[in-house]
Amino acid sequence: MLVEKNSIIITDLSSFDIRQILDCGQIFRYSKMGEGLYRVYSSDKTCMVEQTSEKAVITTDDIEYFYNFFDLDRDYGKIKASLADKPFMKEAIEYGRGIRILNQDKWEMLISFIISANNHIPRIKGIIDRLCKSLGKDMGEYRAFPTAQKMAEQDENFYAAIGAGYRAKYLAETSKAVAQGFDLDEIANLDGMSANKRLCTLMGIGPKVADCILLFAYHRQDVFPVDTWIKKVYKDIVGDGENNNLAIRKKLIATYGEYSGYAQQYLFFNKRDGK
DNA sequence: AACCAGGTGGAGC
DNA sequence: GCTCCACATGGT
Repeated sequence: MLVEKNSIIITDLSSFDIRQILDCGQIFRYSKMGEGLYRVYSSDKTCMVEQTSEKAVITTDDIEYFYNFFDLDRDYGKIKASLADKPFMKEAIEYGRGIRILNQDKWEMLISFIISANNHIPRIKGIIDRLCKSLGKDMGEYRAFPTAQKMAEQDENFYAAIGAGYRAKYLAETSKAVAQGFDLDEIANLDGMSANKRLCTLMGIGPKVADCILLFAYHRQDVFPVDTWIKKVYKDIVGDGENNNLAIRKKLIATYGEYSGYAQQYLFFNKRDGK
């Protein structure tokens, strides 16, 4: 890996595939500009990523931010080796070998995953895009993700108008709570259970959405977001009649251990993108 | 054209 | 503490 003033060049591609990283359901703000060429947005920042069979090049004004964003200090080889002998993992890791779990903005993940509930990924992207276009700071070539203060100024009707459906109320309420002082940074100091519970006090956030936020913004690894896709996987792997999400979560964490968060992402991608 | 989606809130027990 | 159901919308 080579870090320059305005670019990062990655030559070991054994755990870096930009298509997989972006399409594995953890991020909603990016666009494909060409073959192996993507523009990515996070908070009020942006970068370009171009990947060929030989290298991936990240180009941006904020190297420090995107170095951390793409989780470039972490040894994914070690994680994959540790998970390899667990049920269903060999196939899933092989399919999603280039996945990395991004370090995303807390507020952006909070709002994005409220929108994600009972919703299709293509439509989630559309709602978030309209949200940024209407409330995000004008950065010239693009719009930033709107701040909590800006979002708190809008009422439920506004969010309904951009297509949020019945989640409109959740967005209005939770934006107000955060703008009025609900501390997202403090969550990082709590243990897993407490952090999940704390997030669940916000309207529109339940156990699954909380797990997604903890995984994608706080990089908590001892979580296991259970959605419809993971339930399908669970049926394939275990096949007992279990239908309770929290019970499934508990069993899956017991199975996959300290790297549950990564395991979940490989399994999700393999199920949803693979077949 | 139905079905379904990275589920949650709320009512009722 | 559980289970059951309504919920807005539009992509496939």
